[in-house]
Amino acid sequence: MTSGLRAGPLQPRRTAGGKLLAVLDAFTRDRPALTLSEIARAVGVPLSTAHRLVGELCAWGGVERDEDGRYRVGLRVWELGALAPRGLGLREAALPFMEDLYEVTHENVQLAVRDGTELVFVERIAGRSAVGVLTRVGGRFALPPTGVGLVLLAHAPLEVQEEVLARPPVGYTRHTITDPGQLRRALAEVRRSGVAISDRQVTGDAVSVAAPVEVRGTVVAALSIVVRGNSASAVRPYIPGVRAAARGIGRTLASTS
Amino acid sequence: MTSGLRAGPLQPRRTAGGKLLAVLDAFTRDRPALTLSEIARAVGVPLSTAHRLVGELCAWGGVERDEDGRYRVGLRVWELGALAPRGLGLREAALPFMEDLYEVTHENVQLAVRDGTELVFVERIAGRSAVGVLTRVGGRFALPPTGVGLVLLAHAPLEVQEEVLARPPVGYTRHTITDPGQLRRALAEVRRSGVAISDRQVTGDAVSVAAPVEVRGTVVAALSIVVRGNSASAVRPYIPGVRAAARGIGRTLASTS
DNA sequence: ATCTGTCTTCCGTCACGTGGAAGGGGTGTA
DNA sequence: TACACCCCTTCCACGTGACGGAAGACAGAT
Repeated sequence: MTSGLRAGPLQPRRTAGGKLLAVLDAFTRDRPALTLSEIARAVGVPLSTAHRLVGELCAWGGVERDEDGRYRVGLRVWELGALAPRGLGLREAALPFMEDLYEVTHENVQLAVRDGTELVFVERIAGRSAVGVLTRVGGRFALPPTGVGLVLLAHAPLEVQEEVLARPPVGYTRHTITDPGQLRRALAEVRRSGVAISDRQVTGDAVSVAAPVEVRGTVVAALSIVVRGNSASAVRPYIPGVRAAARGIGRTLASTS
Repeated sequence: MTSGLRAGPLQPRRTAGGKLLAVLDAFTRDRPALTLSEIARAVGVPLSTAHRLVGELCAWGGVERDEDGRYRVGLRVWELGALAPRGLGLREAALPFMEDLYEVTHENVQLAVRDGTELVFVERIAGRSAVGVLTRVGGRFALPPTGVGLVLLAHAPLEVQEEVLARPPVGYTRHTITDPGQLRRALAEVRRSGVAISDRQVTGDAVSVAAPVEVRGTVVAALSIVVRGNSASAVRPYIPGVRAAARGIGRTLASTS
């Protein structure tokens, strides 16, 4: 109601609703295999209920039983996930460009999208000599400290930006920007220059540069290179390359959707 | 009850149960974007019901709305799918080996798992000069005619084999094996030799060779190379390579699980 | 033998999902 | 302007099917 009419309703219902979905939520990167009791505890329902819920998901293919009798996310979910335009579709469009970039730089190349006030890594090519990375494909992370996150946040709807700015960012290192005003200026600079540089904001020895992937004027993802270093100059040579690759991905997406 | 006691119950419930899952099932590779009315029609519920169901999934992240107002599979599903051991986990373990294989051969390299009486392609590296392939990552296909399918079927539980053999296989080309007896012999040969060769059984100009990926004695996936050709001899030089790569994947999986 | 942890099945109750009906927009045809 | 036909959205009384307590089976540990 605020301004645009493009966003239809159909988001209000914030109740979890189906407990089936809550069961799926019980599986996380840290706990990808659960027993029935663990699921029941995580979801907060009696065992008998969990038993039926898991039974349904099992029959559907959403969860599977491994050889130890524990439950894991099933192939059906992966298969459905492959239909997500921001998942596999994006990955397939981006991979060739990411490989080219890796070929030239032999550094970590990352692709991420925004989900709410967080980011999700969709693909990564990790150089063995490159700096160690914290997250994995499919993993989530905070927006502000990362290069990809700065790009995604800078081009996010204002309400999302305000929501992130309202909460004080976590300080991972002494270089992490935690002051809202400073972060606001950094975002403006990202919009102006078209790239974001994160200088040791996540780990003390890594710098990254990120560029937006645009489709018809909308930023749908961000591409970055992460290198070992202790100043923004470490990534400066890579700026044109990252920018060009991000543009290439955007063009590919625009032509295939 | 037939023989083993390892497989617990918890599969009987064959009713779809939650309609939420039916909504997700409405999305397919052919129709990855649907309007609310299309979903309602596909699921077989009135619009108002579909509206609520989609609303729940939307709030959860299972479906998203694209700029045209149509619904698509959401990032949350992709993210969950990344936890599926037979999805992304398998892919990550296999990709280096597949890349090596591609480096040497520059032919199509495919990785697939069995789901019931079908196979699902988990990853593919497609050579541009290579033969055109029908399916995509995340796609399903019948077991019998493909190389990967023969491997997966040959090592599947007997009941699955019988189920497949009971139905007459579709004849894609005049080389497709459709006689149950002949297929039975082919499967025995696959078990004996450790590889499967599919000679023009899917398309008239392609031959493939596949090898099983084993983890602790269980076949969890199959790896294959598809080349243009008109006889089994076209793939014979690749047999050792495919076999070695498949073994390597299995070893990697065994050490990381 | 007992206890503590798994998982499985059954069944009576009542919350909650269901879907009919009504309303609001947009676009195309007369 | 009026009508027709799509889309989508909201509301609410009804009755079905999900819920979870209780009881039992099984395995391993003390």
